[in-house]
Amino acid sequence: MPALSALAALADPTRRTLYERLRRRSHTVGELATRLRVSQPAVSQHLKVLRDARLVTHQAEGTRRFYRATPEGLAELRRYIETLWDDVLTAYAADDPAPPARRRTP
Amino acid sequence: MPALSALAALADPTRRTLYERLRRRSHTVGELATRLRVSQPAVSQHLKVLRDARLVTHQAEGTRRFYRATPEGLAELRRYIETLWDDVLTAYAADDPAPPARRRTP
DNA sequence: GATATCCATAAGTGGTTACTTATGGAGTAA
DNA sequence: TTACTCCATAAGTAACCACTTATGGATATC
Repeated sequence: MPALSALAALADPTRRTLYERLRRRSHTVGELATRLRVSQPAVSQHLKVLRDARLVTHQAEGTRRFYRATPEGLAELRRYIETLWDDVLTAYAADDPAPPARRRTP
Repeated sequence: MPALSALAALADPTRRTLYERLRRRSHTVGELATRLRVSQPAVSQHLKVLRDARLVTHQAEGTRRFYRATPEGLAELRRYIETLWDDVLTAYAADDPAPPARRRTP
């Protein structure tokens, strides 16, 4: 199984909010920090986690850094979920609600 | 946006391992505990989180409880990821690598 | 009955982590 | 240069969480 750091990255509500803001267009760190109820360093730290999970990339322009979502990390997560989904659906379709009546080993 | 407790539930490596074991067929708590390197109470606690996220259900049979994956929680997570994916791809196709040259407000 | 198995919950603990404030480097404008 | 903006990093802290052991209820077996 892949590293799936994207899963842990998106599990945090604040980071998920950040990512959702970045999924359509780019934002600077300052823009993100003023809208969220956390400090600028907190935003920078979250963005680093999102970067490490390859969910976002950034681009410097002067002193500002424009962050935006990138498909890489999300594609990996999407493939993983899809694999699970196929397996679960298949097993569910087989539908063995009564498990094999294994008794405990004496 | 939905609650997405499934995201947090699957973010933990141990819980992910548990879920991956349950995605094809049912297992008792004891079976899971003996294979994983954690105690039985730890497994029970993890299963509760997976249950609350509607990723698994259980079925009592005597003193044993058979756990198995259920599509509900995963379907919700899958829809969420798919929404993100569409948005990211669309924005990425639009491809505005050079952000609008906004200058700082004086 | 007595005893053993299976499991959930309670309670406690160490490690992680999401925050804070403080600080400084890099770039811009006067 | 000086002064200002933007941002990343350092350091510290409080809250959370994934684990542990202890325990007891429910069921099965003797």
